[in-house]
Amino acid sequence: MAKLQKSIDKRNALVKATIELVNNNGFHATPMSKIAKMAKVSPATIYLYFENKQDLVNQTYIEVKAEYTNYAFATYEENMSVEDGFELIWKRIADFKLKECEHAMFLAQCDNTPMIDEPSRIEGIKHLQPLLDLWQRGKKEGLVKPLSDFILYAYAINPLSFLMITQKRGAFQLNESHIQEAYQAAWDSIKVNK
Amino acid sequence: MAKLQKSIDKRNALVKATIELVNNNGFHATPMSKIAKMAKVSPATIYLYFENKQDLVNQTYIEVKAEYTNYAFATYEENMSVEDGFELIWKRIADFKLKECEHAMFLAQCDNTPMIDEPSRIEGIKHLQPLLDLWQRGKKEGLVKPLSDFILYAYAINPLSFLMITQKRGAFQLNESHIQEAYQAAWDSIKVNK
DNA sequence: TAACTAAAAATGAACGTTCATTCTTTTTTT
DNA sequence: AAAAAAAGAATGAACGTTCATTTTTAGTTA
Repeated sequence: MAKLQKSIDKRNALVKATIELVNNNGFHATPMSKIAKMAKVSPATIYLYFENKQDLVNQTYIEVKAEYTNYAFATYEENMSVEDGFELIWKRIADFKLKECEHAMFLAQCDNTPMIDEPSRIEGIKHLQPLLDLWQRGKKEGLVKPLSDFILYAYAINPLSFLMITQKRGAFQLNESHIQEAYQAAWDSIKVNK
Repeated sequence: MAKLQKSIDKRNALVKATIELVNNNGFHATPMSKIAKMAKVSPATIYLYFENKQDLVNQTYIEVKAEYTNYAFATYEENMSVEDGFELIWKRIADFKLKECEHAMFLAQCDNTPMIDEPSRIEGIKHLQPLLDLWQRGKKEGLVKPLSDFILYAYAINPLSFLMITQKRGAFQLNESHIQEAYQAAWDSIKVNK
């Protein structure tokens, strides 16, 4: 195993603990001491890896966001048809939100509170470009409604966050056929009606 | 002006200050002392109206949620057609989220964090029944897809929260034609394709 | 109406706790 | 043996909450 100056394992453990504790207790009830304890590290050690608590949360956000978009676009290729490309990306995102539920929950919490500072938020948005390009192509081909990317995202992608959260809270159980139904609803909402 | 034992004005000022401060700074950066200051009240006075900070936030959540659903259904009548009823409710909700943006933002934050305890969350859901009944009717009439209420809500209603938040963050400007487009996307996502 | 009074409401200051962060020392690495 | 990394204990500030006191209210008496 390669050795960096500071242990990457320790950093990862800190990020992991942050996600878990913030998910379960919220930012306001997640003291540095608990993060340190869960990561099996002294509180002082956190400050070797991160400037302060805000920096720890910002960096965690950016990393999880990057992981999310990497997963979403991992198997996508630009020469796919708009419909195939969208279905592929959509299902990868659904997959991520269900399998990496903890990480997706963390993102949802960050995206809906003033927990993250503005620069980190902007940094996190950048990585969605392939999806926006795909929609651009879809609009040109007359397959996708000529709407702003925000509206397309709101209807095609964001509903998955709501479903993930209600599922996590135990309100109902998502299964494979729900995923297919949700995909159909997503596509119906943004596709041009012939 | 009628006089209650304890001043209802003071209570309202506290609730209002809570919404404003939690919206701008998050729960974790909203100390009771600031809430008291903004409401022009002593910190000790808060505890005459609320048990503690958690109780203050819970009660605020329930009140805002009730205000939201009251507004949503205020002009709805059960003898309306499914399509008309849905459009009416949808547009009332859109209206609320844009006009009472602060209140809607507060709800979004509560709904996406562990800020609120479970009983208050359940209390908040109750009031949506008229919409669920409408969908039930729509399914019977073959107008609305036979999907779970959670999925219908995720696609028909929840996207408005995303749009509201991005608009509030200044990412883009929502206008009347966006609202119409969004309504169409909402209906397209849940209506049965003939 | 005016004075009085007991209870309720409101307050500013204080309390004990917890927090993020730093300091000093020890351990590990090279 | 020097430098880097990690640790536990310490620190000062900030927090939620309570305490002791003052102010306001509402009812009663004159």
